[in-house]
Amino acid sequence: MKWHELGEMNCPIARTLSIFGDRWTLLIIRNAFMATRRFDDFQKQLGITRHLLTERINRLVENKIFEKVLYHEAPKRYEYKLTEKGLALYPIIVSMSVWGNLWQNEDKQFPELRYLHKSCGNVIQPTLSCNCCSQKLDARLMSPVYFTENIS
Amino acid sequence: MKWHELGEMNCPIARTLSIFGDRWTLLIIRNAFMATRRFDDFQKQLGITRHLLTERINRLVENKIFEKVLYHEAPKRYEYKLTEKGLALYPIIVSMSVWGNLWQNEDKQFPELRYLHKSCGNVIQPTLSCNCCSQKLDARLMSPVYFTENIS
DNA sequence: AATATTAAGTTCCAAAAAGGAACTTATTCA
DNA sequence: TGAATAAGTTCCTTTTTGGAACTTAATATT
Repeated sequence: MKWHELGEMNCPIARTLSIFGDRWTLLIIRNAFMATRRFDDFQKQLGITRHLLTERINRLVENKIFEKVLYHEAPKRYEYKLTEKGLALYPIIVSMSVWGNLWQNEDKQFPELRYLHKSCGNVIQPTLSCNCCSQKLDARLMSPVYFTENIS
Repeated sequence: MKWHELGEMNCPIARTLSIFGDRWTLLIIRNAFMATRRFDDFQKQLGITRHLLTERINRLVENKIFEKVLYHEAPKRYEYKLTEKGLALYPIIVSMSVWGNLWQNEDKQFPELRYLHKSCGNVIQPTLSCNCCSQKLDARLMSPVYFTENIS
């Protein structure tokens, strides 16, 4: 399988990785969730090379994850805002955060990242749950099934 | 920031990406969740080149995401099983799946992936929720805060 | 009025990573 | 005896990434 074919696979995980399966893209998104909007700010915060950042941002705009918004005429300057599609990446970012926090900090050498949930006021553990019975999801109790609308 | 430094950052998302921020690693994990265990099976299913697969599997073993289990003596043959740490990646995999299913299928050209939850018997939407109040999490209502145990 | 700074890229070249195909090694199967 | 299997390894080419300097059109500073 060649890399550019990933985006055309039936598997939705493969299609997601066709955009985010690289070193930088999810870190750019992470910073966008922390309110970063502009080219130079992304560049300084991440330390990514400028032409890679250009390429990545363009890809995110093409994929409608970033919206390019003009904020200054002459010279034209744009900022990059997460679209609804981009905001929908939040569970991926948070799941990575929760995992890294729990499993990539064996010697407790890093500060722990906690999440305060403003709606209920508590420090919580973001959890992937069933929207029907609210139980925490367990791989062994899940059956992924492809569903095709037009079965002839 | 250089790539190998990612694993040493305070940010748990960066530490997670230091393992999974590439083309193949999460696809290998996906297949492991679908019960693939052996080198040649991963290779055939994914179409990854053999030496990249070698390198990726070794990294997953080093990081204790895969456990290397001898299943045949002379010649020694091993299979690779997800550890508890590896199984804990399920929310990341599922979040990517849910997102790709919803947002990377604009023309409905791909089959929809649905999840049957065996515990409650329903086709469900895996959702990132608060473990305290069970509400679906929204980025705007979350405050990430670093917590350091020993504040002098 | 001349100079420096800012913002968002672009260009060029070197270094690292990935891709492709064939080869290896020790069995076991037909 | 010859072919197949499983799990890699080797060699070489192509692609991607990294690093630093350059560009352009304002705007701010001395």
